[in-house]
Amino acid sequence: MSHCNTIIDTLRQRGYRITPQREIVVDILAHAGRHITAEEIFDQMQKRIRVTNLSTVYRTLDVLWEEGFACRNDLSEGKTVYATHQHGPHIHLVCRRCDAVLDANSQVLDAMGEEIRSRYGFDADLQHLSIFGICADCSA
Amino acid sequence: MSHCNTIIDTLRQRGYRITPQREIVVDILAHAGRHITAEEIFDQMQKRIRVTNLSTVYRTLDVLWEEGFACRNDLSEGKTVYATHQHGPHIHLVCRRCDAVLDANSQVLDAMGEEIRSRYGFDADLQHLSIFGICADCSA
DNA sequence: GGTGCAATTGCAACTATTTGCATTAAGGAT
DNA sequence: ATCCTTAATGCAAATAGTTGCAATTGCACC
Repeated sequence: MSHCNTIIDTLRQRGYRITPQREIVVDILAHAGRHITAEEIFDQMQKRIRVTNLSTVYRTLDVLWEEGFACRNDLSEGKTVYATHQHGPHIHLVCRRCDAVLDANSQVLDAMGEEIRSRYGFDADLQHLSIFGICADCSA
Repeated sequence: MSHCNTIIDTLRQRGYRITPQREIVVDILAHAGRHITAEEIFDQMQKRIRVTNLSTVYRTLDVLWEEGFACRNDLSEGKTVYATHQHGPHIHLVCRRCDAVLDANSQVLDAMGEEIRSRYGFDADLQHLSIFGICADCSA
């Protein structure tokens, strides 16, 4: 079963209604394989369904984010980007000066997630963390 | 010397021009002692200066953020909040379900910052990290 | 297969933030 | 103190994202 069927089925089990619009958004997001904006999803969506609306895209992305199927990232480029967790866990190191985005892994992340869980009972989503700072080039 | 004089002087040294508007924004932000929105800063600012503009506030906050004097946080409440680092380092644990924000400290943060610096040469700003997830109440 | 009700949609209006551009003014040189 | 350069401002228009509401439609129940 594909990743997007899993998402759709789980949403249905949780009491959400599955509309064609939602299926299309999930499909586009799950197959994007990269970070994508709401606008891009809307553009692709319009090729598949006659009448639809940007706010439906935003609302669906909200649901996916609340339910833990998508991550949203403000990479400080003026737009928010979204991805499914399929895209793989990593940290975005976003430079405040040049806006460059460096993808990183951190072995410390798991330890931090565990610490947060044990101390605060908070289930942190560390799949796509954005961390701001100054990149090597800019601090040189 | 107060914190906001330090900021102003450093900005001047770095080649920024110090306008009354900038001084006021820095002063309000440095003395807020909490997270504050651009709109709140603008409201307070209007009590001190006749003619001014919201976009000036946004532009000044951008500079302060780029130069490392302020942090910006999207707490997913529809507005972005700002603070100086004076406010003290901590993590915001933001619940995706109920939007509750829990402030936390993490001993693991320093280790992570060090790891990121040594592996990627990236100077991460971990003073005010926002981490999304599900809070203890909502996961119960 | 038909019915009912509440969730979801499309639309339009609204809020938050950014940007282009003409004007103003900071601050280094004189 | 005045001049000059160019960064910063104010304004208005644009862009990103949200929200209220009437119309539509999924889907649970018969």
